[in-house]
Formats: sequence, C-alpha cells, structure tokens
Amino acid sequence: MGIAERRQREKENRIEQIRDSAASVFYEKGFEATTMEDIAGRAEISKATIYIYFKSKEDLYYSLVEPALDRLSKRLIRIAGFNDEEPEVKIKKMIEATYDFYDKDPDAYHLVSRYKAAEFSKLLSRDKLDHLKGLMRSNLHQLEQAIAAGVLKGQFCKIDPGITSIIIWNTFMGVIQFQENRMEQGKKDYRKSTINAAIELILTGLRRR
Amino acid sequence: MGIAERRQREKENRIEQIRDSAASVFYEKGFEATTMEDIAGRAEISKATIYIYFKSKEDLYYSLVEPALDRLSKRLIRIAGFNDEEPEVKIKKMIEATYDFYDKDPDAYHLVSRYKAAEFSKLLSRDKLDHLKGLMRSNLHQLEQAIAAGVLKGQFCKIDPGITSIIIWNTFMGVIQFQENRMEQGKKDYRKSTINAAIELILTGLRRR
Amino acid sequence: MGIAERRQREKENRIEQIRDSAASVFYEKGFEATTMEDIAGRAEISKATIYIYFKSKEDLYYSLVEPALDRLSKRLIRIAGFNDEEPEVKIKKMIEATYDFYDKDPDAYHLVSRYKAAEFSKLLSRDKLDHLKGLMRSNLHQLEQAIAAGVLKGQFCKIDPGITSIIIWNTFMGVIQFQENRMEQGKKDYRKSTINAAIELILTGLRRR
Amino acid sequence: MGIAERRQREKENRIEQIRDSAASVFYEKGFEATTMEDIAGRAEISKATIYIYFKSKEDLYYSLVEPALDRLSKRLIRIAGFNDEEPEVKIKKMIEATYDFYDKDPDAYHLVSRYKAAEFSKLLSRDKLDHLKGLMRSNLHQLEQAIAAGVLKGQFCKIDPGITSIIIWNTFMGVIQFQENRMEQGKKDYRKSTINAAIELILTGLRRR
DNA sequence: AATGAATGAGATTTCATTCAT
DNA sequence: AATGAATGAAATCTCATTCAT
Repeated sequence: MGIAERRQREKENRIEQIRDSAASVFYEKGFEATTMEDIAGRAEISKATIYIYFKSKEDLYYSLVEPALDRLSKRLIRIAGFNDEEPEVKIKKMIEATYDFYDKDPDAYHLVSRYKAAEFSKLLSRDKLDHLKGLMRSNLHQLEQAIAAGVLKGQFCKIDPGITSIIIWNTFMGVIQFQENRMEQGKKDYRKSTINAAIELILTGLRRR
Repeated sequence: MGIAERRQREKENRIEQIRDSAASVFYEKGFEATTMEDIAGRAEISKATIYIYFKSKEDLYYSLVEPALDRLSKRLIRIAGFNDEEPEVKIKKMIEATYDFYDKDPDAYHLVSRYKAAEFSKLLSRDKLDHLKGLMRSNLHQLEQAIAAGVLKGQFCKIDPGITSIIIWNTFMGVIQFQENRMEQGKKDYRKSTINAAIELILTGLRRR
Repeated sequence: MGIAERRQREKENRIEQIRDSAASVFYEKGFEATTMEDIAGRAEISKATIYIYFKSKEDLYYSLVEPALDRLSKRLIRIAGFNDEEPEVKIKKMIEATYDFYDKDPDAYHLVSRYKAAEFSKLLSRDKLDHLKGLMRSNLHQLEQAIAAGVLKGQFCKIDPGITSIIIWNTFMGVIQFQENRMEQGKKDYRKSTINAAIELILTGLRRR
Repeated sequence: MGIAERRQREKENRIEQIRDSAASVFYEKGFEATTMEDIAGRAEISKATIYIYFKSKEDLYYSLVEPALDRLSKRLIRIAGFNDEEPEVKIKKMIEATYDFYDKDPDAYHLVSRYKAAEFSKLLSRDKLDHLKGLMRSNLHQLEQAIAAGVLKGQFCKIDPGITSIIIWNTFMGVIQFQENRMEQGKKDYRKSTINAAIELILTGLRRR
C-alpha cells in the first residue's frame, strides 16, 4: 500500500530534480546553448531519463516557464483584486510579491525575466507561445491597472499607465541583475533595499504635487 | 583607375550586406539559434562567402557588437565631457544620443541591448569579453556620473547614482521593446514620445523639492 | 551480474571494432585522406558513434599509434636489457621481435612505419608529438646500443652505430613493403626469409674479419 | 619580335615558380594536407593563376613527380648501359647519380622518396599511376641488374638481387632522412659521407670472400 | 595573363532523440 | 523506471575549382 505512494513520491522527486537542474542550466546558458547532457549531468541522471518525464527539450523548458509565470501571474491578479486598497499600496504589494517570487525560486524568476517572445516564436507551438504572451501581458496589466486607478483618483500625475508599468517592470529586473552582479564580486546584498529605493524613486515621480 | 575603386566599393558593399543580414538574424534569433545558413540566405550569398570576410561565426558577431557599443560609448563620453552643462540636461542629451543611435541603426542597438555577459562567457575569448564588458560599464558610468553630479549640486535627492543609472538604462530598453511590440501589432509609433515621458517621470522623482 | 560483464565486453568489442577499422583505413589512405565516414562505414556504425568513444579524429589516430609504438618500444628495451647476450644475437632478437609485432598486428606496424614526424607536426599537440618522437627514438636507440656494443667488443668493424641502426630499420621496412607488394600480385610469401637474408647481409658487412 | 620570346620566358618562369613552391609544400605537408592556397602563397601569386597552368591539384602533383622520377630513371638506365663497367662500380655510380639528383633538386627527390603507391591509387588515373609505378620499378631494376651481374660474375655472394636492391634503396632514403634531421638540429652535414659509408658497409657484406 | 571573389561539395563535430535491455 | 548506446540531422568550417573582369 505504501509502496505506490513511495513510488509516487520518488517519481515526483525525480521530476523536481530534473526541473531544478534544467532551470539552473537554462538560466545560465540560455535555451539554445543548453544541452540535454548538461541538464542530465547536473541532475545526476542519464539523458534518456529526462525523456521519460518530458517529451522534448522545448517541453521541458515550457514546463518550467509556464507554471512560474502562472504562479507569479496568479499572485499579481490576487493583489489586484484587493478593491479597498490604495493604488500605491497595491503597487508596493505587487513589487513585494514579485520579490518574494524571486527570493523563493530565483531560477524560475530568471527564466521568466529572460523570456523574449521573439526567441521562441520558431520554437514553441502557436498555442504555447500565445499562452506565455498572455501571462506576461497579464502581469504588466495588473500593474497598469493599479497605476491607472491612481491616475483616475488624482493621486498620480497624468502619465501613460502602460509605459509606467513597463518602467517599473524593467526597473525591477535591472536592479536584480545589477545587484546579483555586485554580489558575485563579493559585495554585500543590497537587493531588497535597492528595489525599494528604486520603486520609491518612481513613485515619487508619479505622485501629484 | 576607377576599376580598383569600384572593386573596393563592391567589396565594402558585400561586407555591409553580410553584416546587415547577420545583425538582423542575430537580433531575431540570438547568437546560438542563428546559423550561418540563415545569414547567408538573407544576404543571398553562399555560406562559404561569409568565411572570406569573417573568420568565424563568433568573429562576425563580435564585429557587429563591438563597433556598435563603441560608437555609443564614444558619444556618451563626449556628452559627459560637456562640463558647463547642467546634470539634468546632460542626462537628457545622453538619452537623446542613445535614441539617435537606436534610430540610425536599430539592429546594432538591439544587439547591444540583448548583450548579457553571462551568455557570452563561454563563447567569446577572455579579451573580447572584457572589452565588451568595459564598454558596457562605461556607458552606465557616464550616466552615473551625471546623476552623481546632480546629487552633489543638490539638484537631485540623495539616491544611489549607480542604481539610478540602471533604472534609466533599463527603462530605455524596456520602452523601446514595448513600443516595438505595439508597432508590430499595427499601432502608432510612440517610441520617441514615451521615452521622453518615461525619462521625465524618473527625473521628476529625482528632483529635489 | 553477468549482464554488466557482457555489456563491458560488448563495449570493448565496439571500441576494438572502431580501432580496427580506423587502423586499416588510416593505413590505406593516410591520416588526412581518411574520413570519419570511411572509418564508420568500415566499422558498420554511424559517424556519431565514433565520437562516443574518441574525442576527435586526432585522438583516435593517436590512440592507435601510441600504444603500438609503445608496445614495440617496450619489447626492444627488454631485449636490450639481456646483458649476457652477444650483440649480434641481440640484434637478431630485436629484428625477430619487430617481425613478430608486424605479424601479430600488421595495421599497427604499418601505422608506425608510416610515421613521419614532419607530417604530424601541425596535427598533434606538442606533448603527443614529443611522446611519439621519444618512442621512435628509443627504438632506434636500442638497436644503436647493441651495434655500439659489438663495435666496442671488436666484433664489428668501426662503423657509426647511429647510421647502421638507421640502415637496419629502413631495410626492415623496405623489405616488408616490397614483399607485400609482391604478395598482392599473387606471388609467394617471402617476407620472413628475405628479412633474415637482408639482416644477414648487413651483419656480414658489419663483422670484422 | 623579342616580345614573344620574353612572354615565353616569363611564362616558363611563372610555371617554374609554381612548381618550386608546390614541390616544397607537398614535401613538407604531404599531398592531402597541402592546399592550393599554401602553394599560391609561397609562389606569391593567386590561387586562380595556378589553374591557368595546371588542370588540377593532382595534375600539378603529377607534373612534379613524373619528370623527377623520369629524370632519375633515365640517369640510372644510362649508367646501367655502361657495359664494360664492373658491377660494383656501376652500383657506386648509381648511388652517386641519385645523390646528385637529390643534391640538385632536394624537393623533387623528396617527392619521389615519399611516393607510396597506395596513397595515390584513388587519386591518380590508372594510366598515370601505372606510369609512376613503372618508373619506380625501373629504378630498382637497374640496381638489381647490376647486383645480379656481380653475383653472376662471382664477385658477390649468392644473395637475391631483388632484395638487395631494396636494401640499398631504403638505406639511401633512410640515411638522407636521418642526416637531414640532424642538420635541422644544427649538426654538421654528414650526408655524403654517411651515404658512402653505408653503401660500403653493404658492399662489404655482398662481396665474396 | 592574372586575380579577387564566389561557391558546391564535403569534412569534422554536436546533439536531441530513440531503442534495447 | 532507468540507462548505456546509437544515430540522423544539422551546424560550423574548409577547399578545390570556376568565373568575371
């Protein structure tokens, strides 16, 4: 009786092991430069084993990016639904949630942040590509809505919410990238604090005086 | 005597033809996913011809990215040298110069904007990689210096100039990417105006009140 | 448990199969003119399979020549160590050993006999090249020492042992080549006997009267 | 009037220039490893120019080996025709002639000495291959005849003249190779004297006592 | 006659994927 | 379920040869 369960558990472990290795290699080298050998090696299994659980390299990649994006997307949507929250607070909570997502699973975050539609257009099926695009758009959309609400309420000056969401998103990614770079050089961890400072800078620009 | 000149011109055209094709394919697909066949096809020549002018795929790629980065870098350094200019004006001129660079040679810009040190660390020789890193750092550095000057003069509030330069840089790239996306969907060209709006937003946040 | 062993055996067979094919093609056509396709075809496997077992064409080639030369070299050194043997007997035993080496693995012998330092200088790494040169030199050196001993003992006339070893070595290779040629034309096998006659001729010239 | 002649002279010079370069590169690298680029570079002309004078790489190669072999062959045949000469003297004269051939045009000699029928069997046409084989055989044959005459006259002991000619031929090549090697290491030139010593050694073995 | 330029054919090598055990 | 082994297809790069001038 317990056997089936153990099997199930082991199977899930194995899948997780593959996914972890894959995420880290994909992040390090990018999709094309990553070989199945790389992934198998890091997971300490054989290449063939990967194919038991994943149909193809693309499939494996998609299976990493999609749920990551989906998780983040769901969180942001949830925050967006807090109707009695002030726009500025919402924006901060979204940033918080995104940072938490990054903190808990940096590889997943990096995959998402590295995602460029153009690169995958020949690789993924139309369906999958559209789905990822949709999730990505959703993320930005939640941010945009919060900004738009702030503008409407007269709290923010009249700037295009679309552009502003882009700015915030890119700022987030840029800061992470920059600070990770610094940390690699042995410097202290300022990720959280600089994210906050950067967002504060932007919100200051946004606020109406 | 005109013959030698025509020859020379034709040769330069051919090289330019290859470089143009290469830049556009590299931009579309990234370095790894791009094949020499792709480039040759787009340039309407044979693969072997590329090797007359470029030693290797890596060489071709580097020959595109390096001068592009170098050109941009030189422009920014020049602006940084305008000693009697106000920091805010300097920053705007740098943005202006970067936009002009993008406008004149979008493929070059895209190659530069796509540049991620990690991706090339296994690809390019140590020398070349360091050189590119240096140029990239220089670009950010010019921006940073202008911001630092504004902080020193008391015109900007006390924010970390390093981070702020990152924010501006990423904002620029993000806006371009986003607006190009919109244009692909047939929407109107708002690139220039949204860049300006975004920079204005950030500068507003920066200015001391 | 037998399974692992069978696997091991099969793997070794496969490697041997590749090495055999490679040796025979390399011998027939020389290194440059031999293609991996040739070798794969003769071994009745795919090109890619070769790369599972050998890093490169060069590696495969080296892996054939080195151990062959090494084996021969060890044998000659062993004979050279028979301190109570007469020089002339030593020389004959060395010839005998070389013939036996040829007889047991003609392809290996041919690879060795084809070896020309100049040809490989651009091909093999400095290390590998030096190693092969060393082994080759060792072979001649053993012969030379035996001749020198004979001269010292007054059994041979005063000829330069270095040159004499070259003469003997080239005589051996020449006789083999010539007799193989004849055999290809359907003539009888006189390899062993003519080798002996040739050595006898040279020893006669060497002996002091 | 003189123009046509000058043209003719220049043409011949050009051809000679190509042949010289080709011979030296072919000798250094072997047929396969030599590129037309190599030859053109050494001759300080363009690749295309070679094709004005030679139909193909093989053709160029053949045009070098054939006349070289032919020249040597003719000389040996001439010596073989000196009917009133003693066999031993004939042999020495043949060696002398071969050395002179080597001395006057070492590259041609090296091409000849490097020649291995097997390597060219897929490369050259049947006709050409047979022709080269014939010339090669002729050279050995002249030597063989002289030896046979010595045996018949009772001057030499009863050894197979075929084998003996092989021994002498290989001795010659081996000595040259060995001494060139030494000279490359900066040592003194002992080519002529060691050739003579080696031949003397063999003749001593041959002479009847 | 000479050559710069171009290329088709082919060489080495890599890698995602399948298969037999 | 797991894997060692094998491979087809494709990628980078080379080179003998041709062609236009």
